[in-house]
Amino acid sequence: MNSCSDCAFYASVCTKSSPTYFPPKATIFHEDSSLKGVYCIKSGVCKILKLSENGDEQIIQLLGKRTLLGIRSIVNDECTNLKAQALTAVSTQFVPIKDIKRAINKNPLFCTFLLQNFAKYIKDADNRIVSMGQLQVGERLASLLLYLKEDFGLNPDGSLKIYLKRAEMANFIGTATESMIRTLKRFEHKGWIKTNKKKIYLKNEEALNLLIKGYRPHVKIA
Amino acid sequence: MNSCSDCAFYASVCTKSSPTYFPPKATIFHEDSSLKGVYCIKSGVCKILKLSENGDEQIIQLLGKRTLLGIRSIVNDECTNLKAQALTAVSTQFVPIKDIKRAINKNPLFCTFLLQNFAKYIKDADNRIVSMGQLQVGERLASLLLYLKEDFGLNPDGSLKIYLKRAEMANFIGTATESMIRTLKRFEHKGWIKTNKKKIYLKNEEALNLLIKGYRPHVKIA
DNA sequence: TAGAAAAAATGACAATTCTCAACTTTTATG
DNA sequence: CATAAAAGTTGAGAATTGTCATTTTTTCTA
Repeated sequence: MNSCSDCAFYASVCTKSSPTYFPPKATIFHEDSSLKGVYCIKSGVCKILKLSENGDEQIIQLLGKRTLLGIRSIVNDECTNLKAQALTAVSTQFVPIKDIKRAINKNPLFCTFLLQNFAKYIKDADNRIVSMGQLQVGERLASLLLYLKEDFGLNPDGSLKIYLKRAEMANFIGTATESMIRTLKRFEHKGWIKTNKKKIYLKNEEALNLLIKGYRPHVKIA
Repeated sequence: MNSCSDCAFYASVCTKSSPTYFPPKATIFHEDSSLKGVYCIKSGVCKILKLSENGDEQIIQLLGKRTLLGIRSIVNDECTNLKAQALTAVSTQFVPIKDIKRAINKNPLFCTFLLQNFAKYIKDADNRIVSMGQLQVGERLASLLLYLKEDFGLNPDGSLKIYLKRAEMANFIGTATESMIRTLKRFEHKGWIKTNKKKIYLKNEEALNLLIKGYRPHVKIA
């Protein structure tokens, strides 16, 4: 959940932890799990999601390396409220609760570090709420594409490094898979992106940004 | 942003702070403000929101007493990313940055307290994202109504204690005011709520809960 | 308490998004 | 490589939600 950078955390906690590996699609933890510790992601990407009654998922976040998975529930002495699942192969260090708690109580640097990461997460989540509440599907998709580039980078050929299924992109922006696909096609017809099999290339980021900034045909320009 | 309960915070920080009062509709801080401290709410309720380009607002949260306003931006040494505005008369204690920072660095109890409150906020925000992504207007409105009762209580006559304009309710659940009103009327026709001027009475919470739980006509029941 | 301003409500229509069913392409596996 | 399974795509029609104009009700203020 929180990027750990090169802080006291690595020195004081992570090195004592034990490596744990998850293959693609593996569940790291379910909703309502009572965790025995947190997982610090060393490499790979996973998705954090919630399943609704009818079985489809809302993806809350995509998390990559130097992230602490499960820290929220540990801090609050609660069960997890979300499911964590590997998108790629994910290697982690497992840090038992007692080590985390000791670090929180004894290591002010770690505490500050955690606070800052929680605060960053909160900012992102707030923006996400705004996006879901105010933007239409196209605008949310544009946001997602730019976010994927920003946070996970590009392959040497210029395509997005992280691969999400169409259904997963739809689950992230909160729409039906078909609507997502049609919107993606619309972007492609406008020349803003290019797709090829599993690859997506951003060809006109400026246009994507303009879309998000809230231009709506019905808004009168003074 | 974070409820302070009766923790070390009150003893060590709040008593040294200075009282500040905001009348209804007053802006406590704008987006992109560089705060000189945080406001601890003693009484009253305010809304946290973001304005979009075309001027309409997305309400992120409603915050009541024992909440620290602005703590996220202070922790991250950033400007605020949201606007805070009084809904009712709001009285606060203003705590300067240096006192907050000292408390974070010197007072492990305060630090833990803040962590727990951030963690709680994150859980709420994550749920909000799910709600915005997966639920329809009616379901989101039902959520809001139950949340208003849960968090802000009822008047002696049984009506919701907190009053939001129709437009504010719409801005909270991320829909047009007219859609919100029509949905509210639908609830009233079904007998789930009763409205009278500014008052709203919940008459059938079970029905509202059932709606949220995801029952959709098109979902086949096995 | 009258009049103005603000908020709430309504109708008609348009735009967006969802659903379902079918079909095509891609990927995985023996 | 052949086949099955999974993922992606498309079309048509329905449902939901948004927009705009107008009217009604409530609140505020002189």
